[in-house]
Amino acid sequence: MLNSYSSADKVLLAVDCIIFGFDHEGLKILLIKRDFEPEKGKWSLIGGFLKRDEVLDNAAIRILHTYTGLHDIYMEQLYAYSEIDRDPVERTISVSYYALINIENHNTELIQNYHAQWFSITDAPNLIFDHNEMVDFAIRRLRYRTSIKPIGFELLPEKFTMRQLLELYEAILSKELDKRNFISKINSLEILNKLDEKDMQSSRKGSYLYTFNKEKYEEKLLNDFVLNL
Amino acid sequence: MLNSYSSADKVLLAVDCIIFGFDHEGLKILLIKRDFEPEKGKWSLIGGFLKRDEVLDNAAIRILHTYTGLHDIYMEQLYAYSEIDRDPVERTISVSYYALINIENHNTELIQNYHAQWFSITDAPNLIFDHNEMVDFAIRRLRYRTSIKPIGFELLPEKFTMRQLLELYEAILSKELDKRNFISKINSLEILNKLDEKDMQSSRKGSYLYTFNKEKYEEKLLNDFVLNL
DNA sequence: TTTTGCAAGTGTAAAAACTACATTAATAAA
DNA sequence: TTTATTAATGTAGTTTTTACACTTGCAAAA
Repeated sequence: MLNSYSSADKVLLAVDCIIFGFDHEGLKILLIKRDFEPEKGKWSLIGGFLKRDEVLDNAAIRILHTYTGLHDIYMEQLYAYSEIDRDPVERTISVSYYALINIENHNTELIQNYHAQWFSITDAPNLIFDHNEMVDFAIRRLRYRTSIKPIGFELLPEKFTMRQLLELYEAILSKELDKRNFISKINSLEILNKLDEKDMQSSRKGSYLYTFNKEKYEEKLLNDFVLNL
Repeated sequence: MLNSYSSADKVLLAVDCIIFGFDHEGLKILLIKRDFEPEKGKWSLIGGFLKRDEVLDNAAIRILHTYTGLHDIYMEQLYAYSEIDRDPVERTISVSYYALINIENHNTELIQNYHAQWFSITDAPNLIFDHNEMVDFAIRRLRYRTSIKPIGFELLPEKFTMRQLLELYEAILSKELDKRNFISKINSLEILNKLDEKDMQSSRKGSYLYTFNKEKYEEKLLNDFVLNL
């Protein structure tokens, strides 16, 4: 019966996290070599089970923290996966989340202990269960997000060059962008502070470093816009 | 432990459906007067519990069918709600879905038996639990969907006038649209068949009836576009 | 100290998209 | 046949977007 709580079936509820990072090589995801059955030794998203007294958002935060040591990370719920046999051991529904993290900030020791590893999104291994599908979904969502909210604060080091920002957008959208048009579009958002300092790694002339203007960035996060790149 | 299935907590998993319909009065949702405790007699979304051998999509389809008699309806998963006490009886996570239906097609008797009723989205009663939040989310998603996929096939009668289509978009986006610009933008999608037939209800001149070109409509459903109305 | 090489930085003109808007057309009812 | 009512239709002005190439500043090498 629809109105009967007592006769309804209970299920395991899991959370799986697609953790995005960005470095000079491009956009990456953090994967883990699974150390228990089933599928022991295969690559997988990091995940865990929801606890009785925990909301999904907090489960995702807890799991991320367990594997990376990070707090206060941007996460967003994506989708609930419920195929009957998606997990062969027991009926498990999994809710996916994605996180954006600065690849330099996480606890390296911790991720080594868990046999976790960063993989380029263009070059990631096959994953267990329906995790490939989850990653595809997350990439699509990340692309969409990029067109309505600013991005980068979570993924770039504090100081970065225009080129780095450009390359981040190119990696996410997986297409080349015109440098001049990109710069003027980004500038029109008014979320960047141009520093006097230059980064001299990349060229002899050196390129100006920028930081995000946190206040304006967060204001823009609240109010969606349309950004055609 | 993260890797232990046996010690993980199981929970009830519910599905709640935001069922959208459209008629001459505007955009509506189908609500039900709850006939069991808790919150008996209050208005609620249509919902039910996931069964052990059922995927979420099918649970949503089953629930929609139970209350409306309809099959083959466009539905889309939205979001998982997991606040600890969202359902006071027992820990229940609910996954929301939305459906688009032609308001004239459902089984009227059936919805009467269930004390279900259509409410204008601008004028709906307060709902139990977190169902108001679910409805808000669904409306936002419907608006977004409208900007990247064609809409109307699911919500309008087979033959409809341009004005009806315009009013549907206005109701969804909750803003006035310029008639001429709207028509040329819609026509540029090339998803409509203009019939020779006219609808004479609305005026002395009569207005042409259209149908959706199902093939092209479905082709557009697969490949997103950007439609600025 | 001069020259060389390298990526950074910068502006504009043409094309496309979008907006605002008012008159004529077709028909039924009086 | 006149009147009343809503449907149908096109364009000019503005804004946005796109495509594109040369100069600058610096460090390293000659």
